Amino acid sequence: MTDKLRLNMNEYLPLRDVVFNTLREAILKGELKPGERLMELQLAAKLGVSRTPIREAIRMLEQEGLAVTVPRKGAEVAKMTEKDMEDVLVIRATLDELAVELACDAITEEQLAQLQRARREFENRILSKDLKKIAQADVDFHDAIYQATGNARLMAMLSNLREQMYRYRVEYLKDDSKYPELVREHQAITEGIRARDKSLAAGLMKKHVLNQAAAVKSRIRGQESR
Amino acid sequence: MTDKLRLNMNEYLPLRDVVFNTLREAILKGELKPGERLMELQLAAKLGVSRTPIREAIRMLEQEGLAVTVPRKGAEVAKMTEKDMEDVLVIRATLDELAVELACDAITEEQLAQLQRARREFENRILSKDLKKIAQADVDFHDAIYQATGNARLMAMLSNLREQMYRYRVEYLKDDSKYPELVREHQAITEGIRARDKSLAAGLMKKHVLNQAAAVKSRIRGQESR
DNA sequence: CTCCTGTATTTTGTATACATTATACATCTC
DNA sequence: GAGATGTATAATGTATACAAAATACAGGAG
Repeated sequence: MTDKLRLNMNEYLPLRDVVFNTLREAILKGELKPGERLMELQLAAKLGVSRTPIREAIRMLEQEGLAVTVPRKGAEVAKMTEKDMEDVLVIRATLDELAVELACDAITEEQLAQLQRARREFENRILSKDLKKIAQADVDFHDAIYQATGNARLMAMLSNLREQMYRYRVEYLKDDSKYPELVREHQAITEGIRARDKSLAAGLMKKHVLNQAAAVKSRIRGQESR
Repeated sequence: MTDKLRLNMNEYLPLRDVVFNTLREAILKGELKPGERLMELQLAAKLGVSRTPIREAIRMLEQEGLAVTVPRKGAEVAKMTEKDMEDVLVIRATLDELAVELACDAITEEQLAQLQRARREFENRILSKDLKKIAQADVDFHDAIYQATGNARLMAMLSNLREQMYRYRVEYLKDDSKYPELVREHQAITEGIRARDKSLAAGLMKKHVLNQAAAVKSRIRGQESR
């Protein structure tokens, strides 16, 4: 019998996970807007499943910080105040800094190559004017760094923090006057990691994250006044 | 009509939350051991509820990192490897450091008084030899600092990180030869915050957290070899 | 018109039923 | 006896049913 005949169990996902991913995507893409109610029956009907997996998905979104539920009233897409975003940004800046430091110590040649690829890809995508693609390339760049830390928990936490900002961040990327600066920052950070200069690279990353603060927060103000 | 006649809605909690808290406590206290299976029917019978709230509670525990589920096999209490703990400790050290820095900037006189109270309470509890109480006093001390940051997200994240270590940390506190050092560290940190000396206080806190590393990790080794 | 109240409707909370998959174990074959 | 196979049992996955609360709104009192 041939050895390489294995059932790909990755294909099976419980409905709750499918629902979770679907709702998560919808929230991040902005299809489900902050404050919008997540009604079980309606979602169940729309997605063609029963309420059970919907409810479980909502519990998961809740713990991820993407939904908020009030007992007996139901869940809604989490809103972020400017203060929330500020709090998240401070944490993210600190953890991103940590990630860079760890990456300086632990990055392998292969991972460094991956990081360079991601950086170049970002530079290319910028020309495309396709926001989603640009955002994804940016995500990939940062992920390459997270990956290099070798710290799975840190990766998970940073992904989650990024997720919470994503909705507002995409808007921020609409302003293409920032692109040259972003590219420069990515280059500097990459170079710092390559040289394994912790304090330089970490400082650059912190600045890179905090640079977004003003722009992203102003996005929130826009939402609040709606 | 009298103004102060309001129904205390805090009394109502959906069963899922009651179940969640119950299981969470049981895991942290060590009544449910790492690797132990969380079977829905069994838990439902034991707690006298149906499977639905149990399932939702499990989804929440999962996102908190206290449980792991394999599709179609079920959930079990999350195990921690030594590497996991190391990863968590690095993150916690960094965020605790951040918390102290923020606290130095933002702490009020009242909060400072609370911190001092918590510190003294810890010193008293140590004499009691009651591990749970000592651990709680330690939690309160750190919470006083988190509170002073004014950053709700950071508070939540640090609580979660602490939660994940708690099971092993309690064991660590059994070794009372460490108490004098703990007391000294708490005093130094408190004093640093009072003087609003960021770099001093933050450095002390980082050291305070990392000091536990070796002891807590050895606890894990003990568990793994079981 | 305004406020209150009662009722219908919607929505969540919880339990249960049914379907499917995993597991344990006895049985059979060689 | 070792390994394969079938079957019973138990667990999870999903849907549905029923209860209880929140909400919207119509109708009536003042």
